[in-house]
Amino acid sequence: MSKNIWLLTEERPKKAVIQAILKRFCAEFGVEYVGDIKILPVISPEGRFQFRYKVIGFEAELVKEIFILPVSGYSSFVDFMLFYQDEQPTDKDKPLLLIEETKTDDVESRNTGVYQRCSKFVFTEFFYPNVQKIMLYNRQIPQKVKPTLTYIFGTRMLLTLDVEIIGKSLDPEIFRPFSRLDELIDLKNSMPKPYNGVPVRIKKEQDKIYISAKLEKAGRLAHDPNIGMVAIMAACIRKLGWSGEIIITKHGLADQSVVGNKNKFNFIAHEHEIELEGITLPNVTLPDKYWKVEKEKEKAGTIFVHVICENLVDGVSIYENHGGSERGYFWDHSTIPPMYEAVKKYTNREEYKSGNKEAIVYIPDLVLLDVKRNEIINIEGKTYKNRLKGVQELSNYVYFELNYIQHYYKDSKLAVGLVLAGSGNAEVAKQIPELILYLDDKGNITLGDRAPQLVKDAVEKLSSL
DNA sequence: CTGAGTCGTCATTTCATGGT
DNA sequence: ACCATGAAATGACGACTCAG
Repeated sequence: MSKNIWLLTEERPKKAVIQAILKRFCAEFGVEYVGDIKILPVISPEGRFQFRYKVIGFEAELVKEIFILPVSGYSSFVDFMLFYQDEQPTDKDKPLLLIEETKTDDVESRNTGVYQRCSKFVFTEFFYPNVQKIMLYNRQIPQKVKPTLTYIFGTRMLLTLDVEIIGKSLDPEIFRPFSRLDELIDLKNSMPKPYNGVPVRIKKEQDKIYISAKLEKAGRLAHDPNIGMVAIMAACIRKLGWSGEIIITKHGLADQSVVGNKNKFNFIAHEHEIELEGITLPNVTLPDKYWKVEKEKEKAGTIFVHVICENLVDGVSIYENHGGSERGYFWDHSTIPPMYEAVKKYTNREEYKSGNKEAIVYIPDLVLLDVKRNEIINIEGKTYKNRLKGVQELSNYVYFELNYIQHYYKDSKLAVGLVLAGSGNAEVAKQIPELILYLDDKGNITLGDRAPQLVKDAVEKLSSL
């Protein structure tokens, strides 16, 4: 047996994470994982990017080729879906693995470390029932030795839904699925009450279960950790056989108007029949599709540049922020091993808090180091549509350049420019003096006249792939 | 086309206070 | 004084949607 692997993701394909997933895939078939990998774009004979990447360097009889397919979800989307089949997946196909990744450990945050991502697994179950689900802890720090009750409770709920935990070692005596509803209720209710906030408590009556949990954030139904927590509690309660009512109390939501319509919680509440005390939830139906192939978003461009510069030429990423939510580190590669520093959010925190929104640190989307030429390339990513906004933003990075780039790379040259993506006119894009590269929705690649040599070299090499 | 509001994402930091 | 812990607050930012 030998098929292709397709990895669908909204994120930049990171080598370490891809390797962890391939390792897990191998375990599924009892095979040893071997190989150091490279990630390359797939280019047509006419030189167009095919909106998929190819992983090379992985040798196993099970696998013909490994492709990474950039996608976007219509609502709550897991970090990776793995399909094991020859044809490019469509929404009719069923994945082999669903993978959610996090860096947060128990010691950094109790609730966001375990609850915040739970809604993903509950949500995907509606689209892909009984597919193997995986929580991948991609920790940067050592695992906390003694787990907190919050972590134990959350993880046992994940195990109850057959989610597999990798990247952490778990004592099987403590971390086991709940087998009875009362076991789950008793554990939560036995936890010490917090010194502030709404204590989460479960009260079971004849045909009603009440869960107290705050769901309001900034006046709306948007309290992420608790949305995840309530979602998985309800899913577990249903799985353990409860068919009575589940009612959320002390949620802090004023009235229906703040509940919204297409909120992911509404879908979950609808499927698992969760009620909010004093509020009638909208009657929603799930989106009919879970994902689509992505060719238009701004990160299509920056990810493409990132991948080709790291895998085809001597480029190294020293800062990345594709999409804006992940933790941003600035890397100093002049030391061995390289050191990183978390980039500050404000030039002056007090000033920002007291209303001066200028006191923020403007950050670029991607910063590359051309090792051979000792040149830094500071990149802002934008859609073609927003290209002019992008040009304006290039002048915002003075603080970042001064305090990070030039601080750590004193003797390096600095280039600044724009990477565009999405449908548009290549001739118009080429007129922009700051243009480094433009990747349109057909996969055409246009280099800016003043693009740094690193990017030019990388594009040059594409023709030989 | 523009701008305001909504939504999803994810990590970091803070709060309040009992225990050591 | 400091640590641990359940829970909340903060906040950046792109993608959408919708009114005007």
